[in-house]
Amino acid sequence: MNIATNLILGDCKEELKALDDNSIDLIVTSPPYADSRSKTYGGIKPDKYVEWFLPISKELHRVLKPVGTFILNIKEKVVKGERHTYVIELILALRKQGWLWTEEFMWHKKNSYPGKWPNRFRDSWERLLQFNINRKFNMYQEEVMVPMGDWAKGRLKNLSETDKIRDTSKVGSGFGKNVSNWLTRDKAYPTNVLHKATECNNKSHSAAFPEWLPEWFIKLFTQKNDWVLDPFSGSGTTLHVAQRLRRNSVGIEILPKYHMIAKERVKLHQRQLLMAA
Amino acid sequence: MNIATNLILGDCKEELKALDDNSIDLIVTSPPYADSRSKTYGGIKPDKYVEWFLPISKELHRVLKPVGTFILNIKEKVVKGERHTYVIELILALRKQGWLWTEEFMWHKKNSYPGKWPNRFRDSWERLLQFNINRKFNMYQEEVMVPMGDWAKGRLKNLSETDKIRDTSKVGSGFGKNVSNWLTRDKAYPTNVLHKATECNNKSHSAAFPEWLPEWFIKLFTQKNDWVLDPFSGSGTTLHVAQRLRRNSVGIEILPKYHMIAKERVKLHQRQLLMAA
DNA sequence: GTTCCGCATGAATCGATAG
DNA sequence: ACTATCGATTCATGCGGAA
Repeated sequence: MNIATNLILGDCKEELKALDDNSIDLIVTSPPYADSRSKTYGGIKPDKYVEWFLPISKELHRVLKPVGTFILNIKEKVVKGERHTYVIELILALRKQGWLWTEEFMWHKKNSYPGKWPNRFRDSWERLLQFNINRKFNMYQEEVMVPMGDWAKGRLKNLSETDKIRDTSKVGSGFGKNVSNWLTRDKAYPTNVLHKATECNNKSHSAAFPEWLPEWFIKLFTQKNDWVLDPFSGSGTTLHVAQRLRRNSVGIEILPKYHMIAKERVKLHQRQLLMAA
Repeated sequence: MNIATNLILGDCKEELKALDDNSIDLIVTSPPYADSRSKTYGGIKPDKYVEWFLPISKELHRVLKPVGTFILNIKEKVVKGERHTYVIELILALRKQGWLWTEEFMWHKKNSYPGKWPNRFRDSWERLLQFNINRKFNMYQEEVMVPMGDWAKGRLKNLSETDKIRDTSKVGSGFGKNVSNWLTRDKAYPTNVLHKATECNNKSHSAAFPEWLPEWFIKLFTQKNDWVLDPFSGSGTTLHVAQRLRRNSVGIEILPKYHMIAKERVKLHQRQLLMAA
């Protein structure tokens, strides 16, 4: 089956209107943060952020299937020595709009920006907010299982015999039995913390959105031939990954420069597929 | 100088009134989460959590010095498949009450028990919210520096033996100065993510509040002989650590059972000090 | 071919300086 | 007063040239 990878040049607030209702399985995106990228996105003021985002999320709600998921990568900036509240206000506003705030994953960044300040440490994490339309949504947990390695060594080996016995009796037959099951396995389910690095390429453009990020969520929330949407696709990282994983995808980007880069990436991949065939 | 470690049995909403204005340097606490400890605090319903907390935080604001800090360890529970919003609503409400939301530290839990749910992974992090009264507050960053990893390794590796010898002779006073410089460089400032384990090693009750947690913040935000307050002191972990670090402390606990445990810990420590003297 | 080292570079933050 | 710009700052990462 052919995989579609559609790139649209324009403002997602408008371009989303062309997409069908209930047509997308996963939305994963990293919108411009407040006040950043001011030259390209017009620099949304923190106080106006929620107001700016809501019309867009309304369209996202419309195009997402009831069993679909919306992943939002975002982090509030510091304003006058305080964390600004626009992100948590956005969560409340999205719930009012009909979204369920299912989970908040955390991206623990291995390599955070350097610097030293008198009253603050380096910011080393970002939010990965999960929203859904329905309490029942598609999730394929086995697809993101991780090698047991360190985790098993660190945790389970430290379980003393008394611990095992105590916990076993506490839960009846459940827990102790499970522990022995875990010990024999070589893969474990991950947690809601993603401890990974940003990609800092020397290349032409910066990749604040590393490939592992959309990849993890695409595997977790979609199957092959499903549809993935990134309304702020930038240089097309999400689409590139979707294409590689055999998912259909739609990307919208307002800046011609990034749009062109994304198009090149898609074309390159298609040519590679032809060569291989 | 003598260190005071005062334990009060009662509801902190009432007992806090007995404390003086501007008398506390650091508040660090882990309040009962919504719906938990239902027998002791009447099981605060998630929807009533903010309403319940505000009268207490008002007193906390009164007793805290303008240069002091308030650390709140909390995490929202899942209700009907969603993360409940009482924590982020609490942040907004505390700001309205006059608190500055300076920072959100993240406790990334190294170990959490295995488990599996159909639509959610193991929850592996908690919020450590930092509130202040003033943009200028006391912070002693050097006290929580951590051993440096790759950076120090790289730098030290670059020092050849001849370099070391040359520099030493240049300074003229033996090893001293140069080595100590490198030793201080051996430590780095931490980030706003605390990647640490829960304490599951010991004792009667499961310690949801591990000792390293108050210890880290006590070192970071107070000096010796300062005053530390924990309005939900439980079995007295915060006070125990404060006592060990030579800080004065006040703890309030509503449940006689925990109050007694805390008292015993304090007494034990005092006896140990006497023996040592 | 390898491994190793140098170096540029970030969704950062503060405070000072300038309009 | 309020905003815009700029320099300095205790990092991990991947690339490219050197050995």
